[in-house]
Order: sequence, then C-alpha cells, then structure tokens
Amino acid sequence: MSQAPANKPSGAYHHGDLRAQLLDVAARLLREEGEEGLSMRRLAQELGVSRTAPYHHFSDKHSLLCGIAEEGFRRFRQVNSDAELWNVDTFSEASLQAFVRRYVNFAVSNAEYYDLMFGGKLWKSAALTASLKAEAYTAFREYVDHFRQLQAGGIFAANFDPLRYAQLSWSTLHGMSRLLIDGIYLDSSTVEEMCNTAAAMFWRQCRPLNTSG
Amino acid sequence: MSQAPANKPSGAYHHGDLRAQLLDVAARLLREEGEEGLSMRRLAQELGVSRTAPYHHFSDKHSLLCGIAEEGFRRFRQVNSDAELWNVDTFSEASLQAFVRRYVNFAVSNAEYYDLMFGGKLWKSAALTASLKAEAYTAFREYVDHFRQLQAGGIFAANFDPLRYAQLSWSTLHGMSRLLIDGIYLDSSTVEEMCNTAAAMFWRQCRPLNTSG
DNA sequence: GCGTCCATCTTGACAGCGTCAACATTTGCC
DNA sequence: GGCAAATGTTGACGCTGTCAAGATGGACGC
Repeated sequence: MSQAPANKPSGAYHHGDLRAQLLDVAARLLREEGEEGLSMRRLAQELGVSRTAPYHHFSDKHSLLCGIAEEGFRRFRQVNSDAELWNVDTFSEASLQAFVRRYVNFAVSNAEYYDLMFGGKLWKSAALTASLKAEAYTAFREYVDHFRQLQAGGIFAANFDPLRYAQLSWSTLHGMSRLLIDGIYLDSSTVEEMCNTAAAMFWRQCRPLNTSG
Repeated sequence: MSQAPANKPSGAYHHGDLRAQLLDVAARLLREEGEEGLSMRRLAQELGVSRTAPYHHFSDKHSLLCGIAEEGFRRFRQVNSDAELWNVDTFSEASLQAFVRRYVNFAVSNAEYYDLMFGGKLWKSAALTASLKAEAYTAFREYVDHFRQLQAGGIFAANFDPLRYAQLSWSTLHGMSRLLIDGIYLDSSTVEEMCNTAAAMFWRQCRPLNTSG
C-alpha cells in the first residue's frame, strides 16, 4: 500500500512512477551517450521493467521524444522571461547581452532537450503531440510579442517589422547554439565574446538612427 | 569485358560503378525519405547487389555518410566563390543579398547534403574522414579569408575582428537554413524577405560609421 | 468479504537493422 | 597461365521498435 520508492520497487509488480522516470532517464541517456544511446529496450532495462512496459505510457518512441521536448520547453521558459530585457525603460545593450548568453547557455547546457525542441527529428515528422505544439507556439509567440511591445514603446523605428526582427535574431541565436552543440565551433573559449558581438549587432540593428554605443 | 551500363549490369558479377552509385542513391534516399529511409541493406537492394557489397567501398555506414558530406562540400564551393561579393570595389549590399539568398537556397535545395555537412551526426562523432575534414576546414578558412581581404581593403572598421564577423554571419545563415530545413519556419513565402533583412543587418554591421542605407 | 474492471506489467514473436566471418568470382598484373 | 587483389556472395549474431496475448495488481461497487 505504501507508495513505491522513487527508484525501483525491486519486487513490486507496479512501478509506481514509471512515466516520469522514463522521461528523466531517457534525457539522461541522450545527454550521456547521444541519440544512439537511447533505445526503448535499454530504457526499460535501465528502470528494471520489461521491454514493452514503456509502451503503456508512450504510444511509441516518437511520442516519448515529444514528451522530453515538452519538458524542455518547460525549462526554457525562464530564458524568455526577463523583466529588464522586455521593459522599454530598462531595455539596453547590457540586457540584450545577458539574454544572448542565457539563450546560448541554455541550449548548450541542455543540448539533449534543445535538439528535440528545435530540431528536425520531431518537427519534420509532422506528428507532434498537441501539447508539445501548444508549448512551442506559445514560446515563439511570446518572443515576437515582446518585440511588438518594445516597438509600441518606441524602441524600434516605425518601419521596422518586429516579426522579421524576431525571426532574424532567433536565427542567429539558433545558429550559434547549433554550431556549438554540434561540435563545429570547437573553440568554446570565445563563446562569451561571440555572444557579446551578437548582442552588439542586435543592438545596432534595432536602433538604426542612433549610432552611439 | 565491356564496361557495365551505368545502372545495373543485370547479369554481371561485378557492378562496375558501385561506389559512385552508392553515394548518389544514398543521397536520393535521404532526400526522398529522410534519415530513416537510408539503410545499408536497402541501399544495396536498391542497386541490385547483396547486403554487404557496399562494405567493400565504405568501411561502415558512418564513412558512407562522410562520403556524401564530401560530395556536398564539392557542390557547395560555388556558393562561396563570388568575385563580385569579395572584391573591395564591388562589395555592396546587393551582392550581400545575393550571397545570403545563394547560401540559404543551397541549404534548402540540398538539405540531404547540408544536414551531413554541418550537422552534429558526423561532427560530434569525432571520427571524420581525413578528406572530409580537409574539405570542411578549407571551406570555412576561405570564408574567413574573404573577410580578412575586405578588411585589408578598408571595408571594415579597424577595430573589427573579421573572424568574429565570419562566425556571427555564418551563425545567422546557418540558423535560418536549419529552421527552414527542419520545418520550423513553415512560412517559406517570406524567405526572400528574411534574406534581405539579414543582408541589411550584415551590411549595417560591417559599415559601422556609415548609417546611410 | 467478494467480484469485476482497468491500468499496468509480462513473455513471445516478427521484421528490419549494422556488421563480421567465410567463401566465390572476376580483374589486373607478372 | 597463374597468382594476388578487388569485388561480390551467403550465413550468422545481437541489436532495434513494436504488436499480440496473457498475467498481475489496485480500485471500487456490493
């Protein structure tokens, strides 16, 4: 009758907390051994259940991955929420710098989530979980809305399209993150400098009439 | 004794042109059905040879993928080589625009190659073919060198770091390309406009003292 | 208490995968 | 012609995702 211990009931038939642990262990396997390190069978073994037990919580591997991505978006929220950055009065190059660093740091430190959240593996499949779709669209809409607010506050020139700005800045953030995660930019010692350069570009870009730093 | 027909000798024991066709058909399978559509066994079947025949031309699947990526870099060369863009006298926002469009168009139109050339699948494995490594490093070095030449020609401000500029612009190009390829930017009707916006950003960025459009 | 339903977990099975080992055939070279 | 190397073959192994069918346990009405 007592709730099964978090890790492994060891004799119990019912695991008690399988769904949550599947998501956790799957993410850990992805982190430690990459995409090839995660298989449904291995995942089950790692948790001491039979091969097909996970299928009672996720209809297939694809939807397990959707679950992981969803958790990723939950963790991602704090990156986007920054009162200082999105406030017209405190919007500054420094706050932009902090944002860029926060984004890239999240991507690199949570690569196993980032890959699924913003990678083709799930998005090209065109069969995203409804809840994942909701999380993702909300995240991007919030991002764009912030820029709209800033424009309404007079930060941008009138002829500036906030959507275009959002797309472009996100492209840069995403590109930097991907190149770092994928091991193409090996020299991670210059990451901070690159982030600052990116922030400077964004800053200059959104204040086209004022060239002072 | 006669050279086997390009496609399938149909009775001959030796195929005659297997290595090249493996690369071609593999790329086609990737293009048409994605990563999961390409298996060594299926590839062999598609070419009418036995399952293990490909292993006499590529030691394993990984090195086949390296071969595909290498071919990709060969096709990629024309994107980077543009006399007008890299010439100090003709360097302009228009030539930048053309370059951005060319890059993104290459990435999207050759996604099956681009994925391997600039994706984590090969780069994170840390076991790249020597020839692939050479191709890749050459491509990036050329890109950076172009910016160095432009700076030597006085295009950039003196305190501008061409390497940083190359990294940052490439991040943006790569980010846009990836988001398009991966189906995250669904609205591909605005691609051209985004390319122009990106080119404008690069243009403004490299002429920090001249705010005229 | 008992029976019943449902969530959950189990074993068995299947086709497909990458790849190794052993063997067959063909080509190129002396 | 003969021999080595290149290239092709079949057989086998352990791994994968996932379906079907059966076993177990908890929850709830009586």
